[in-house]
Amino acid sequence: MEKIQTPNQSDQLPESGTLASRTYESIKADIIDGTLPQGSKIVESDLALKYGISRGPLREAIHRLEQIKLVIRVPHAGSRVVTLNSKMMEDIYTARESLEGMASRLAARLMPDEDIKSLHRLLDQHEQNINEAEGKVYFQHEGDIDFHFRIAAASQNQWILENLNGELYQLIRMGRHQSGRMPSRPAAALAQHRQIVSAIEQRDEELAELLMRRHISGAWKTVKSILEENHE
Amino acid sequence: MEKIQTPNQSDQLPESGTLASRTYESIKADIIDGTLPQGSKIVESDLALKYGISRGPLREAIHRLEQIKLVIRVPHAGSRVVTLNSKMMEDIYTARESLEGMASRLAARLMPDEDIKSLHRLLDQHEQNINEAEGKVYFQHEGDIDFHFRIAAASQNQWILENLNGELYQLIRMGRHQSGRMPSRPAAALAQHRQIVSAIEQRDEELAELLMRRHISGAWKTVKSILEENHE
DNA sequence: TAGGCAGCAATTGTCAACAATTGGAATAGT
DNA sequence: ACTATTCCAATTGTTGACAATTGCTGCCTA
Repeated sequence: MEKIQTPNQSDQLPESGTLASRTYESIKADIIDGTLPQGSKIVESDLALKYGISRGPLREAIHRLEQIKLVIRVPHAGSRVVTLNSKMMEDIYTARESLEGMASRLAARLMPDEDIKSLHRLLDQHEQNINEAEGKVYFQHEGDIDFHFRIAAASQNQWILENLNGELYQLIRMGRHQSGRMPSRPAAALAQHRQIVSAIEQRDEELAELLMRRHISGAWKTVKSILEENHE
Repeated sequence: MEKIQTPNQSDQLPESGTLASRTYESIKADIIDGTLPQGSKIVESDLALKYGISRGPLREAIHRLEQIKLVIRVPHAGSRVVTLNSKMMEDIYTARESLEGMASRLAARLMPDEDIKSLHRLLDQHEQNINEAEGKVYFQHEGDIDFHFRIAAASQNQWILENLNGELYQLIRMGRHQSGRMPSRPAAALAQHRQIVSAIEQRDEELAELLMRRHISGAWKTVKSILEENHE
């Protein structure tokens, strides 16, 4: 399978950086893919032993995980992996709708033509993946996040980019991984993506924002129904 | 002067909590009011000595300050107080416009009638303060933030509330404190606030969002012009 | 048996010493 | 005088021991 040019978008767990950084990335990955289950208690000394480091850097890693809301910590009592409930997911999708809508508007204003062309090519690849049906859902989701990431980056708004990429997308990834099934009609999503790019291409800020908000709002409705049927 | 019922909205620096927490609040206050100037280098051992604690909790405090973007840290090199430039402030105001617009929409949907009444009373107090002209600009600004805080809280969206209150408002406070002058025509702002509450009262989500976005967008234009004339 | 109190084990918070890295000062070479 | 290099001091990263807090266990009492 052809490797998609996905430039290490902030997810890296290499041998470089401080111990705290690497451990942070490791634990983050473990939480997102469920190796550390939701709601499980996190004991500093245990994890320190498990990762072969001392409690100092490990504590720093946990604090950072707390900031991106993957971990909940109560002073003197300990920390647990967050448990995603429906309300929290709704909050996240709503915030995302707001921020990505704005990002889309800004992208329509600021994205260079060259990057728009590149976006088109990305969507072409996604279309191939869907048709071949061989791109497993996993890649479809990474592709989806890649698309949204590019819009966020094109906004040239650092705050929005960091919060989407650093926090919201992680929680959404986690939600998808854990709720088992995840492919929410990729063909429909692709069509909407194309609409959005088209609006950006025409520099129609209003429309770009509107379409993105509708797209995400729709995604939430799908996720919500999945959550509900999973829970009954 | 009558004390306004402003319920300790998350700004507390008491004698309670862990050392790291208290130190975090102290340093945060020092940064916001300029005691620690923008761009100044932060040396862990110095600050630890100054606050009479060891480097452990102090490091935790700094990490937390980094997360809310009051401090910039580069591994192995050290940390500095952030320097607010125009681009960063624009990013912040844009993100704020997006999130508070959404919060306003949600408030129109969800805010209890009783709370709306309370909001009216708050604005009445603000009006008094303005007329008496005795409410110094300081209180006007705290009042302004209080208003926006209540809208955010009324959204019942935890993510939006935390990000506005924990991060964006702090940076805006900092910007105001440091740029010296700050009163941006409080009467006009009050009128807009009343419009927004009115839209919320009528449960007009669309209008509530629109007005809030216009309000914040206008505020940014004012701030921007102040920044520009300050810098020349 | 239910409720509360005391003491204890487990866990987090804090500290001070040690290791590793960086940026710059002093030095040498052209 | 200017640039490159080597070394050193200052600073951050990491560690393991110690202190403080929690909440549980088991006993006591009504």
